[in-house]
Amino acid sequence: MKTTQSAPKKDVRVTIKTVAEHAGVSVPTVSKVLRNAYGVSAKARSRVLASIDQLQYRPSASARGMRGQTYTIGIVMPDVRNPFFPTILEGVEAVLAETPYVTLTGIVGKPGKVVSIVNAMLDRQMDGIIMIGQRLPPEEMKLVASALPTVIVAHHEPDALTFDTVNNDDLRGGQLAADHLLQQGYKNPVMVTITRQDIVRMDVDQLRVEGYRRALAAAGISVPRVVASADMLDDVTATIRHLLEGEDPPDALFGWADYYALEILSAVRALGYRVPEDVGIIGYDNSDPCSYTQNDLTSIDQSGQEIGRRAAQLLLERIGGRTEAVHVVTEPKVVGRGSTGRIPPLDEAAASNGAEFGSPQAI
Amino acid sequence: MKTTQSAPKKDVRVTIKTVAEHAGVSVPTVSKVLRNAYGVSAKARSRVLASIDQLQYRPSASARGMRGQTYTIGIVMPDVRNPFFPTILEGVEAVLAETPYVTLTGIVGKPGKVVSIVNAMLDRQMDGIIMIGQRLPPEEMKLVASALPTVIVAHHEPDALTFDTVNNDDLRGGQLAADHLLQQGYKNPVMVTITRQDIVRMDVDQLRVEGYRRALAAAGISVPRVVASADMLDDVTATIRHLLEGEDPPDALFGWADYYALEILSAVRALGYRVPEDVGIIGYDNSDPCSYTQNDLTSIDQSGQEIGRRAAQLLLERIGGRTEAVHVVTEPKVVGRGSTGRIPPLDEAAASNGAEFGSPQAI
DNA sequence: CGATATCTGGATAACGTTATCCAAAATCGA
DNA sequence: TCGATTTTGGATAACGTTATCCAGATATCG
Repeated sequence: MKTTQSAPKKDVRVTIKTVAEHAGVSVPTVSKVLRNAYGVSAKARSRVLASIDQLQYRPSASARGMRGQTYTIGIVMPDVRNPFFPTILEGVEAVLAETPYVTLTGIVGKPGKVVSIVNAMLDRQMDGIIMIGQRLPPEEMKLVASALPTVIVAHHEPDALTFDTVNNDDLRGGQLAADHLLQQGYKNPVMVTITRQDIVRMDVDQLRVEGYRRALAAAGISVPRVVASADMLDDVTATIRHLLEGEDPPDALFGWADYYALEILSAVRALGYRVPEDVGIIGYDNSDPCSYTQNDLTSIDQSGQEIGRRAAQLLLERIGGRTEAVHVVTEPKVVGRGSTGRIPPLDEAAASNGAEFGSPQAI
Repeated sequence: MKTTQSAPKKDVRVTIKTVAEHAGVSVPTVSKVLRNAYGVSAKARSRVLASIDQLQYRPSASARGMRGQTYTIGIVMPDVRNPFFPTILEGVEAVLAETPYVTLTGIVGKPGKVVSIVNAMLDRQMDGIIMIGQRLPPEEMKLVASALPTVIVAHHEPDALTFDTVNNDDLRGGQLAADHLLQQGYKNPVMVTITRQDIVRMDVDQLRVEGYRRALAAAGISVPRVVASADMLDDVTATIRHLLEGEDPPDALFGWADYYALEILSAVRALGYRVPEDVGIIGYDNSDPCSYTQNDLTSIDQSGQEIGRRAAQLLLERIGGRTEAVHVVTEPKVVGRGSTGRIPPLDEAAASNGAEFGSPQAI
């Protein structure tokens, strides 16, 4: 046994070296065990594992990062206020739970911070990135995706070669929303979407607008109306007031996302209009608050869980070596609730669970 | 000028060495500039900074982690659904924006994952941790706090020596809620709090309960009622149904937190009761959704922004070397809205902004 | 049974940064 | 002007891990 003089170990930090000495093997051998690498006998492996367990050893991600992987996946989230995002995260975690990977989330408060967050993730040698509803300018994006495996959620770019995307079929979702409103008897809907400084043509909101427009045009409404507003309650309220008290007031409103539709709902009620009798409202995402009685919001479901799972799977595949791009699109569906019900089904059992509608019409 | 033979640089990666060569100085000198360390002339410094800028150099956090700091602060968040947390994060970011520190958030989905997230942060050599509404078992906590600077938000432990805490005065907040309900004419309130497997005596929910109990007892209500329920809509609804359809139904409900009170609101309305006429509802946190017309929820404000700022400041101080513990407590206040208004002030200007009430009574 | 292939374990050299020194240069004080 | 002090810049040695070898041991095959 190779017992060194046992110098006065000044620090108690357990490193791979401590483990190696304890197990009576070399440092590289322990490393191989840690990485499930080839070249260790079952006997040696179990001895090492025992030592690791006994010494409570945990490898340093910093040191690992200098040569190999950090087993860290970065998630970039635009904000924490959108109630749809948690569901995506759940899906991601469900897949990653079985793996040695850990996720750390960068929360983009102010727009423009995306770059610095992504850079921070690069600096920290993360093994991959999942970006939710965010995209960098094309040049930066290319740089990032070439630097590490990247999956983007909620941004359509089916021709992208260097990264994967996972999306709901937002064009179709927009159509479903429009068709549902018409089907419920509304004649004069307006879609309310978000104003953004960094409009990217293929972002989800744009596609929902496009789907909405096509469906209404197909139904004979020549000039489908769409307005934009910042996503703060005050701005939304001002916009809605302008619409409802202006000329040709709409009888239905389509909010581009749930958290947004909830603000619309607030504004409509604040102005004294009844939902759904005076104004019908439909959102997008079918997030948790939709089913609260006070909201009772019809919405387009896009299964965040599945989107999250697919994103995580794709990222693992990329980390595993895949280089061809994969672009996943999931199917949306309408979940009807009181906000488009004309007669509010407050006392029906269906109220809290929502009722599914079939797809009214293909493109 | 010390120009090496310029070997076929096989990789384009810009390291501290590249910068040093480019600026014509040694590697340690560049390092000093990066850390604002003593021992570099203004001239050398500016030359190095120019090179950094020109080469677009970014230091590797992994390499840094092996010797010095990683300039990374870990935030541990219980979940992303509570609308109060984003406000805390805003406060934290506001302080950290001026510094070289980056925050990465670990989102604890399932309870019990806290340990693995904190471990992941330790493994990644983070410089400090802010834990929100979470705490490890005392032994683990001691270990973590001795390993790196730690600040805990939303957990009271004024005697803790190894970490700082930032809290609202939840005892007082509980009293304010109770007093407000009485003041509005409600006679028979019930507090609805959350069931937890890991009840810690000094956690915020417990203190709110205690404050609520004391205030009611002081007002002559001998046995203040408190019930607990899991924080899922279905469970809350069942609990509320049980209360309102049972013996001695309450005329007011105090939800331990806003996101919870919103579920209570949903349940109460689903059962056909009017708010605030039949049942008054008050929450805690004064988060964004409170001001939505459909919620119009009275709540106890605890200024998440300030809590976040203080937490970040304390952590920076600890990273800077402070070792004595500091425990900050902020003052709560009532923000009255329609849900406890008896007459819902839907058309008043006060509806969306809420009206502040003075502190009804000291302890 | 000898030659060859496979398996196992370790020696060695990075990875990119910072901490700790130390020597030379510049500044200061009398 | 000369020694004493301060400032500056760099040489050197880590930090904890993994990748790339290579040699010895073991298994396989004709």
